Amino acid sequence: MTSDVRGRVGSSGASVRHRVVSAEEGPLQGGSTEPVKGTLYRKVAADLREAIAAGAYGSGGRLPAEAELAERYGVSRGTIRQALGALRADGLVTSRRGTRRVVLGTTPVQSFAELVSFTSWARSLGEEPGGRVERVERRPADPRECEKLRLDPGAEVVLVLRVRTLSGRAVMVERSVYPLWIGELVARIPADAVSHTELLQEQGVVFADADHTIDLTAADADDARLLGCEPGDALLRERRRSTDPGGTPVEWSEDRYLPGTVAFTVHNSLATSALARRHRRPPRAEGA
Amino acid sequence: MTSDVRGRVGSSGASVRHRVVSAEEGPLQGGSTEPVKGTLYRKVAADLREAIAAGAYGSGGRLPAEAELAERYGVSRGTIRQALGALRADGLVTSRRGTRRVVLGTTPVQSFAELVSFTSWARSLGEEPGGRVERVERRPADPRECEKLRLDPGAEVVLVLRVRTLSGRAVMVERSVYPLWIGELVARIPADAVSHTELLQEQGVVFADADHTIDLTAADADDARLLGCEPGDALLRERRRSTDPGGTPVEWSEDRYLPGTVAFTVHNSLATSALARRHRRPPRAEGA
DNA sequence: TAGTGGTCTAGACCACGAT
DNA sequence: TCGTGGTCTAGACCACTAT
Repeated sequence: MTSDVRGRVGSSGASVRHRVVSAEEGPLQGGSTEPVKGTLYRKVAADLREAIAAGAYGSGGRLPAEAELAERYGVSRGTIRQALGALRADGLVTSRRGTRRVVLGTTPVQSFAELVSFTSWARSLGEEPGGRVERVERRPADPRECEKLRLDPGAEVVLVLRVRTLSGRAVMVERSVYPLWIGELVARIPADAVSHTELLQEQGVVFADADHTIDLTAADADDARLLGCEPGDALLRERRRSTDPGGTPVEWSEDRYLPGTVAFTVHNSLATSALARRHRRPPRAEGA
Repeated sequence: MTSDVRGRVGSSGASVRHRVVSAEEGPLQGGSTEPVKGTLYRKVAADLREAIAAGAYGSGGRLPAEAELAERYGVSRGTIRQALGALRADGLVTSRRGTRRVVLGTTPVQSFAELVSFTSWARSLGEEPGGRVERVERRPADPRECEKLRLDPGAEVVLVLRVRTLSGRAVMVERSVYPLWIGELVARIPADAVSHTELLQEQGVVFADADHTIDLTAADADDARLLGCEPGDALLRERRRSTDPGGTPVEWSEDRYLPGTVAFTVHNSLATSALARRHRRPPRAEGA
């Protein structure tokens, strides 16, 4: 019961996709795409992802046992488990005691960068990203900004308001607030630069974690003018706080999308639940 | 069932919250709340979560080194790393080589159940969940439903349309589609039952993984009538496909929320990126 | 009962950050 | 340089699923 592999891909067979990536072999890696960075388990994970995407196990099919994978790749079971853990977090496979892992879907997963940076997201779609800075302000942070950026009351921030375009079409208005030490870098960025995030990263600012809140809001005068809709129209809103690897907040942004241009997708499971549904108290205002 | 953890945390101080949970000590566990299920690393994780929520390390503060935690709890470093991995996935702490972990936030994390079940979510908020079944249909699945539920073309499904209320206020319209084997269970549920999900779980249906897509849509006639808004008004939409531990789809649901009643939050990081932003092609209709 | 993934241990070495 | 987390190994035992 070794080689089962249900959807055999090509005559070469699925087993070919499984390479031994031992240290002696050097930077070898499997597949026709980019070499994968350093660690063993990442290489294994990349190879498995590729095999799954190629349909080697079918949708709903079962993966080989951990022990078998360990032998195939010539690594320990622990390393295989690390690789499979990554696939599970991406929602590609299930896992439960007693049974082999099952392929859940073949959806390619976006990188973290594609989430934090509009530009790299657009590029990954083959769209031409664009942006126009509408306003830059330096001013004292309001209380919410202080909390989000973990600043002392009265500290100053830099606010940047931009329209973002996809192949020329305005789809989003972005209001980003930066702490001063980042804001000063941002202020030096040319007005016609496409990606602020990428330029910041070139200057050593690392985005490592982000919290996103997604809901709906009404367009204000700026939004309406920049997106070509009416004030009061509903927009899909994403508010995002990003931090660097040390946990220091580097950006607090509110992005408002024209309806129909974007959707957010999340995978979660019993083991990993990073998504939450948040209640918002009814306005419960006066008598209206 | 229970759940969580938050609540008061005595004045006993942080060091006390770290308990040795060695095997000899039996089912002991730390904290003033519910005992945590079986495994060691879950107990350790629960204890650390509690300590963080109590502010034992402050927001932005640093956790003890892995080696020290291992000694305190009397477990191996691997087990500590498993526990810390869970906290990292929840967005509670960062981690990077060379430095101790940093506390990112103290936001309590929702369980998976609170995401898949409106009822258990509402209860966790202290709100009174309610629902009224508006329509139940058994009919052939359309192509999209076949794909989502992984059914053969022409297979039948059960559709349930319900209004969901929070303390009496209608906030959401839910359209759930079930494969027949589940739908038959659903059809036997009394019309006034509050939670379909919980009843299904009592009958052995396990929800283990879910994919969520969040965007914006316009209210149709049903929505408008049930939510008390106008047709065409914007609603926050969540579409969700849930699967059981074997990877078999058990539910495909579309939930439409009145604006201002709910927001979705997600945490992701360089290591774990379960959130994605999805493009929707412009209608690119006729000549407009 | 046999096979599978889940948990846990004990140790090793390395890459990185702070000092 | 030293402490820290990241990776990897080799083995053990257990809980669960399928047969």
